Amino acid sequence: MSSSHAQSEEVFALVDCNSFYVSCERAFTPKFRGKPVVVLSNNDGCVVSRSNEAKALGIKMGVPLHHIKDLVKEHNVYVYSSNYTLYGDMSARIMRILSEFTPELEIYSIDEAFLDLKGFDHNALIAYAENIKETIYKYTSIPVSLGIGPTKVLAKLSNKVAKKTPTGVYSILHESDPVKTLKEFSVEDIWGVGRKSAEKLKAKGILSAFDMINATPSLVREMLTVVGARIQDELKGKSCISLEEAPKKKKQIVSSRSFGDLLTDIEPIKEAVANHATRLSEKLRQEGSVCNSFQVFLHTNAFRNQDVQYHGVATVNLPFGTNETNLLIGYALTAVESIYREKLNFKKCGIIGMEICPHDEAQLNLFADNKAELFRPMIKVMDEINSRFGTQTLKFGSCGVRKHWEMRADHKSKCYTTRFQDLVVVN
DNA sequence: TCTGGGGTCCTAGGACCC
DNA sequence: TCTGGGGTCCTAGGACCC
Repeated sequence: MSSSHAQSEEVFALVDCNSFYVSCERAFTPKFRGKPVVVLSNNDGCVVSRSNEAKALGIKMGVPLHHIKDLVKEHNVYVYSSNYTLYGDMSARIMRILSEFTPELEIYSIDEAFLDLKGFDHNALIAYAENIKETIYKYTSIPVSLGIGPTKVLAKLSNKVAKKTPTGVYSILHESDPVKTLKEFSVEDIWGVGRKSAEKLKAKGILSAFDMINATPSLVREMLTVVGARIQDELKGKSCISLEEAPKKKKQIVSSRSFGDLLTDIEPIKEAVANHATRLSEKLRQEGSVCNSFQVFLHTNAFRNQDVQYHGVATVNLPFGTNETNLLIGYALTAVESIYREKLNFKKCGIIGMEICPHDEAQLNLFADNKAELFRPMIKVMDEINSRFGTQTLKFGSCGVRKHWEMRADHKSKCYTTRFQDLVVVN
């Protein structure tokens, strides 16, 4: 693999969309450009994306909406619920543009991609990066920043500098004084160093990225395991985290959500579980996979000190791999009954599909009647109807109608790019 | 008063086997 | 010089990411 090459030849770029969710909303409501805008998490709980104007007002990442109610009112901050249909489609457009600049592309998250720019003319790299940035803005109205470095960790760090640079591009490879840059970053700014690891490092006097480079390797390894050792090498310019071009096969698929309000009775909880089982089965079918086991969990709100706390988990080993909605709902409802406890205030439930494998490689079970085959044609018809007339047009009765448990989304924008009836009208 | 959802990787410890 | 040792598998929990 790449180990046969000199490590110094590696060049990575990290492309990161600026305030991605906010930028997606603004792309379709230009009147909010230059204004404070925030996007909320699921359930309209807390702030997950902020425009620069919102940041300037002191609105912090992750703050609950009601904490900033006065600020929102006073400064006319525009508030959106999350619209993942819109963000997912905008993301796909950006990734498609990037893939025209280089096929060696790793889609790292909804708003980030690593590019392998090894072999590009060193002197032309910065101009190339600026061209990428301008092209994306021209076609999508989404502003991005590019950070360039000899390793992914350093490209990530460079991107943080790029975010504060007028051109939106920065390369530590082209920096005349990289030590100065490295000293400006605290250890928790490093990709892969979280709160806990930062505490341990700081206790040993390792405060900046530069300090971490110069720390004793055995000490770093002892404190942060092999993960930390790898990060230290990457900081030194030795590439050990490679580009993952093919998306990895999912090992587990989760569908979970907090309830809009606390729940105590089992009936609405069972409805929520049935909906999660439905969602899991849909995700499995999209991947062409089945799961051979799953877990159902149900827990109380850990933030409520006055409540009795409980975290129930039930694991179900299926007699055969399946992605059939009705079968998964059936097993999931039995499982939730086994972990339900009376008189508690429940906050969240969910289902985790495990032992996932492609549908055509599913293990057959000699001793169990494989009922999955029987239901396949019915499920196929349901998928077709739901795809044509909208999700949830056809669903199982156990999923309920009134949805006492459903999350809040009071400020959602339209699906401008994926629904004909939501297309923007030009006067 | 309320604080999201969906993932991966690593380690430690127990069970079990030969 | 020696108290059995070495290996796998599974699970729970921690940490981190966006």
